[in-house]
Amino acid sequence: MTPAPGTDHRTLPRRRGAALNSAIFEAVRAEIAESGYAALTMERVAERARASKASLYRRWPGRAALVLDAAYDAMPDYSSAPDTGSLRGDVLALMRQIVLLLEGVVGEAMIGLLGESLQNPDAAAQIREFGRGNMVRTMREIVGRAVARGECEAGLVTERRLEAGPALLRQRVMFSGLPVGDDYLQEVVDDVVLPLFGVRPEAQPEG
Amino acid sequence: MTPAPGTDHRTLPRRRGAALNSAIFEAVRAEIAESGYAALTMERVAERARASKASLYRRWPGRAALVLDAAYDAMPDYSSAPDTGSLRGDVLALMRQIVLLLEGVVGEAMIGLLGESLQNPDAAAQIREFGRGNMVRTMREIVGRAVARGECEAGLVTERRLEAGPALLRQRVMFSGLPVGDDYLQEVVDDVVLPLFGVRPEAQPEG
DNA sequence: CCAATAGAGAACTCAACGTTTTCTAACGGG
DNA sequence: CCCGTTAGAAAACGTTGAGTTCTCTATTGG
Repeated sequence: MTPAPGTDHRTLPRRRGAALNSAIFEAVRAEIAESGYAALTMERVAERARASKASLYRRWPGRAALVLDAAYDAMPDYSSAPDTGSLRGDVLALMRQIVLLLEGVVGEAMIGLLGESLQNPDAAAQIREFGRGNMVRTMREIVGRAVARGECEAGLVTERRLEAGPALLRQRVMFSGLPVGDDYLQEVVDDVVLPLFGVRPEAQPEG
Repeated sequence: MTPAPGTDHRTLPRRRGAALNSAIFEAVRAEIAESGYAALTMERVAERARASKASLYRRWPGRAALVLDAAYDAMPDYSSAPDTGSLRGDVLALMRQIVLLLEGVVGEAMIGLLGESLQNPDAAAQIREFGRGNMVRTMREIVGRAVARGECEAGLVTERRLEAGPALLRQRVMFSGLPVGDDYLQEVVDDVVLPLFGVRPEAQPEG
């Protein structure tokens, strides 16, 4: 049973460190995209990444930690909030970014992880911070600029109002599962976000 | 190995039909309350309900269907929307109801089920309808009465505005996991819901 | 009172978990 | 450039829970 030359895995090139890590993350995301978080198994990930289960478990204590890292690895850089010159344009731009994220593998991973980690407060806290902090933080920045421009009054800016847009969006993508078209985003902005900050939608240019 | 008289299960009283059903639902909810949805196993449910796995599988195809039914079984009757005489009072009352539901076993079951059923559109649709329809429907009724009373203009009532309050609440309970005190509910109502419907909070009596 | 129904419990197969072992490629210090 | 150390691949293993099937019997409707 000597393997044919070149097919014995022990003679094949072997990845390590960051290269192996990336291959594993890629495999995790491919599995989630293909079959969803619930159907993801460590064995399939290992096989897909041509890695061994032992390597996975040396790096992560289990499925949840692995998927969380794989999701973080796929997160775009949020450092720059949109700056289109109008509150309407900025909010629309931000929402488009958020939707892209939530509708993909990252959103699917978040729901799955959350359901599995509710019992573990530390893990749940990590997952929460994952997407939430960024959204509201960016909203604050955007609205802050609108206040500076004189587009809206500082007195109208409260935590709940900053959260309203992102909350509607998350609910739409994660709970209702309905498609989020640009017309939907405009409804959220024009019916909810702008009125809450005292901005008349029709006075604003198309975002 | 003849069992002592009275301990042979085959001679014990045996439940059927609705009685057994209730015992199983109770066991499911107790397991979720104790260890969460993720840790729930059919074997533990069977043991806790003093039922057999075969009985479980005769009634439900799997964990998800069982838990969904157990959650429905725990749903209060939503037929009557609150009617306190003011929009503010009605919205606060509704939100208090919703929070009680989401913070308990039902909320935990919903997140777990959702995460596990994303890949199955039919199942996901069932879960969505579970809590969502009711909330917005009740909001519509409440706001409709406010319009009839002349408290707010009919033109301000849109789908997105009706969803905003429930969305914030759901986000708070399910994603942030932070406690929802009455002060939080009042912020949601006074900062977001009432302004969206053109009602001045300070003109309203305490709900 | 009897036949049909449905439940309890146990045994079973299968899949995935998480661990351990063996062998060896890749890397780094001298 | 060699050699010891580190870390990866594959395979095998014990364990747990899923879902099924079997036997025996309590319950029930006729």
